[in-house]
Amino acid sequence: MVVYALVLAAVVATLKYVEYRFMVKSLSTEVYIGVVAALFTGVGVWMGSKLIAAKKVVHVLPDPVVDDQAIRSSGLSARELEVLQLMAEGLSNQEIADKLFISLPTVKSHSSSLYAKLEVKRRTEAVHKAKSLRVIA
Amino acid sequence: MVVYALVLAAVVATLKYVEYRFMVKSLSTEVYIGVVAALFTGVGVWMGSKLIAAKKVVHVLPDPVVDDQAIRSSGLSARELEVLQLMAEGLSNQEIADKLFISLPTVKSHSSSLYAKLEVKRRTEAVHKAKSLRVIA
DNA sequence: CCCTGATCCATACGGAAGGATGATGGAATG
DNA sequence: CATTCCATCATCCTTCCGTATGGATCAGGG
Repeated sequence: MVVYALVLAAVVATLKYVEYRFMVKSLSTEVYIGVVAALFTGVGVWMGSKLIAAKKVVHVLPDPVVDDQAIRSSGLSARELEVLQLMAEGLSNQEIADKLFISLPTVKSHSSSLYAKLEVKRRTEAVHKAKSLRVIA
Repeated sequence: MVVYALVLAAVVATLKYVEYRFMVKSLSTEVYIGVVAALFTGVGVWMGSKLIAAKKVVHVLPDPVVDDQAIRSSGLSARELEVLQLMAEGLSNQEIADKLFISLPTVKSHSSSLYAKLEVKRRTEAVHKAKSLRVIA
């Protein structure tokens, strides 16, 4: 905003200068308006690109990524989330147990509770829903 | 562009009208310029948002899609691909059988052969690999 | 005409997955 | 201090999954 004010002031000053130098050459008011309009349309496009670009990036980036808010609102615990991610990578319960250094029953326990929280009955279903909710990548 | 020209013409006309009505009230040239500048800055922002938005969309879309070449080189048959896609959506073998109007053993037959072609042993693994190969969305 | 691959189906078996239930210890919260 | 939640493990039981094996039909290519 400060920058915009400065730019506007500078442009106005420049126009005044131009006005004094070329007014004698009978620049009509219509042409004058046209110049100002074209100029500030350009300024507007430039500003818009700057402002909107910043917003666009925010909306574009979270496309194939996880959504922290979705994770929190899912109610899944940290451990359940770990199990879920390994499930999504195609690991069996036993492989998950080995990788996390816990027993197979514990993996089943985690998986059962995460199924309940995601309201699904199968692991493939859980993975699919978790991805659609952006809980996992 | 045509629209822009029309809008500009309309605005200029309006300004001329306003000018004739309020010029007598000693509107300074600086204020006049300011109004025109602010107005067309707005027009510029609007134009910019329209134009840039269109370009952004084009660059965002081609991200999480299937690769036809990958499908062909995977060696999967059309039926196997159908089963695979339904697997990825979290359906059970029985649900897949119902949806495709075939028997459960047939679904198992297809799944077994697609496991072999993808060189995996579990459905979650198959889904994961197929997605990484862009065989399915 | 035979062979191959795709699609379809069946039976049977072992193993993995999922559900039910219960138990323990730790950490956090009120 | 009691309660609650998380994480851990266990056992029993049921269902689902994956594999093996075998067979049927049909289309297309050699």
